Amino acid sequence: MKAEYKTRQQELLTSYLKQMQGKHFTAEEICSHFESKDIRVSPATVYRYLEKMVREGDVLKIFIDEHSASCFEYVGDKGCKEKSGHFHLKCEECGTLIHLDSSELYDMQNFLAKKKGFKIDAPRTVFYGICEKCSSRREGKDEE
Amino acid sequence: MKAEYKTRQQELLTSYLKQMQGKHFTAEEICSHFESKDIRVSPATVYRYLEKMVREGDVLKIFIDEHSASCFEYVGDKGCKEKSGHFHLKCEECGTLIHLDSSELYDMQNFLAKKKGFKIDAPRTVFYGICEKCSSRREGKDEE
DNA sequence: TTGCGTGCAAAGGTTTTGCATGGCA
DNA sequence: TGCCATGCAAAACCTTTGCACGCAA
Repeated sequence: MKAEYKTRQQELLTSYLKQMQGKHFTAEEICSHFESKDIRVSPATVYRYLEKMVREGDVLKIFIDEHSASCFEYVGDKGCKEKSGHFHLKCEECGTLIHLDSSELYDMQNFLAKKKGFKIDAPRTVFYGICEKCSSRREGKDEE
Repeated sequence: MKAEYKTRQQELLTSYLKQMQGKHFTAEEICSHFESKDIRVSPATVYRYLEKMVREGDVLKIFIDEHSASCFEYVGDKGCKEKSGHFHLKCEECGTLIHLDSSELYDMQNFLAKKKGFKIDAPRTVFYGICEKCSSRREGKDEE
């Protein structure tokens, strides 16, 4: 539909995305992935490509914090796109990024939409907090 | 209680924070504020001071996105601290940062805590989306 | 004098941009 | 030939850090 022709880099990047479906990755991780296979793909190219994909809605960009590189996620495949409304939970302790199906938060989204007139961009939104594992680990020790 | 003695810079910064209660500000805004009064306070000092305040829980640090400097918010005063559990809504169109009292989202927090074991750090969490004003402005035009 | 907060400047890391090159139509 | 993607390198931005100075006890 959109792209009839693809350059070598775009093919490489696209196949990488597909194989990373449902996972998170950074721009730098893409570069090293190819570097380890002796293929040079410059950061500029990666960022330019990702920017385009984000614009077209095939890739989500997730901003973590000011010390980490942004995470990306491929949601371009059919069936995957409907699922792309999920939220992310980020554990501030262990750093894990957890998927959260947004259907479970419909009430909240409706509340914000109806009462506050605010339409949430779910995948952009990251909930910070402490995950279950780290919680229980903390309870084991004394809290500080 | 904690600090008996304060340096000139710390007094300046503290009084700035108090007068900015309930508002958001960046480190750079603090610097320019003083610069406009011909008082030099270096970014390093501001960041070091804010970092301390964040550590002590008197200031919230809010990560906006990768293109904006972090926002800070003073919540150190009594009565203010209990309110500090609020969330933030960030409009991706006009950039406004909106306060949202967390009591309205207790259900969601409980849901996440009980079903997912995830304890949200509310003030760290920013909901991205489109605010009411920008929504209606959009509906006026055709959407694109 | 000692200790600590400060300013300055440089470094750090991610992301963007300018420019010249090269491939494909 | 002409267009567009690419690589390289430099820039941009926010934030942190090293170092030397100066003020207060």
